[in-house]
Amino acid sequence: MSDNVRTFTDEHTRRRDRSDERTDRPAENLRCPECSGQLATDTEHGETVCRECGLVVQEDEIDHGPEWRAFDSNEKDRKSRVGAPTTKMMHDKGLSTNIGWQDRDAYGKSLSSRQREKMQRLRTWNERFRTRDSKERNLKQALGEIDRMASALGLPDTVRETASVIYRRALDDDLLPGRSIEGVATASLYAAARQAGTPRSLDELTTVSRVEKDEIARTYRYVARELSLEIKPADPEQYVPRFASDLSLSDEAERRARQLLSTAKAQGVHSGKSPVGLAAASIYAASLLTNQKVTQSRVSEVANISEVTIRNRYHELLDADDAQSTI
DNA sequence: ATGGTTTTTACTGCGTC
DNA sequence: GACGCGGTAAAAACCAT
Repeated sequence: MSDNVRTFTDEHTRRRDRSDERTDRPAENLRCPECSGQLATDTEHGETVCRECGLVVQEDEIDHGPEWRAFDSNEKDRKSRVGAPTTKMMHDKGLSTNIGWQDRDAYGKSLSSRQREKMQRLRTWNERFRTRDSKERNLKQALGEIDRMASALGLPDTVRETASVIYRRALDDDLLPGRSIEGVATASLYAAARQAGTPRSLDELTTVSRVEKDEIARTYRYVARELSLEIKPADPEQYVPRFASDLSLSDEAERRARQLLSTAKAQGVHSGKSPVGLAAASIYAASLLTNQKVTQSRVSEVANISEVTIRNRYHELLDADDAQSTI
């Protein structure tokens, strides 16, 4: 605060040579404390100076203006470096031209048939250029698929972005030949979801993908190895929030489920067991412990795990919990 | 391909509402 | 009697070798 408003009372009495040509802008309603001359803001140096006596009234302001100058709007367009944000979710990062499908001009009036023909030709060529080579077309299709699957699984945009990046890398490293676009796209999404800590099981991926589970798993292993993606084995706790909300359980139950899982982990009961199964069992156990009982069959539905597995796991979880508390 | 482990399927018995 | 649950045996799936 005080740094920034060292103005009138401060000791600093730096003055500037008045003949010094500056890019001054008159500062509204401000007068020099010494000579009452008009003050001006120098956006280049970030100073406020008096036009009469050259007293530097304030310095180190933040310059909010662009660092270039433009003399007409044409030049402004050329020099300006801002524009629409880019996104990796579109194959051309959202930078290409799109020609609207409606045969209307900028005022909304419909075009003459001659104009319509012309626009149609433009559209055709624009489309051809946009998806020029096979890689671009490949990418376009894959990203569309990723987008579709991600929304079907309710995955956030960040995951889609990650999946897109992974797919791009796979494409750049020539991992595609011999593998289907669909398969690699699905594998990328699977990897991205796990990386983001919001994993979806292979079964869930299978329901929205056009490829078989085996292929997804195979492709995923291959891609993960080739790109050396660092993905830890899925943590059961990551499934807990989703299951809990699907069953509309309280936060209390969710916490309890987490706690059960962590004590189980501490005792090493979990190794080798399927993470989804453990998560499902912890949810079921927590629902009992917090008097919000849900049936095993309901849990097995939302978790896609057999009731038998839930039974087996939740006994182990409770045993582990007992052992922990009696120590 | 193989063997060991985990999960699933199918079925049965028990208690409760 | 339908439902939820526990348990079992055998089949299937999975994983590392």
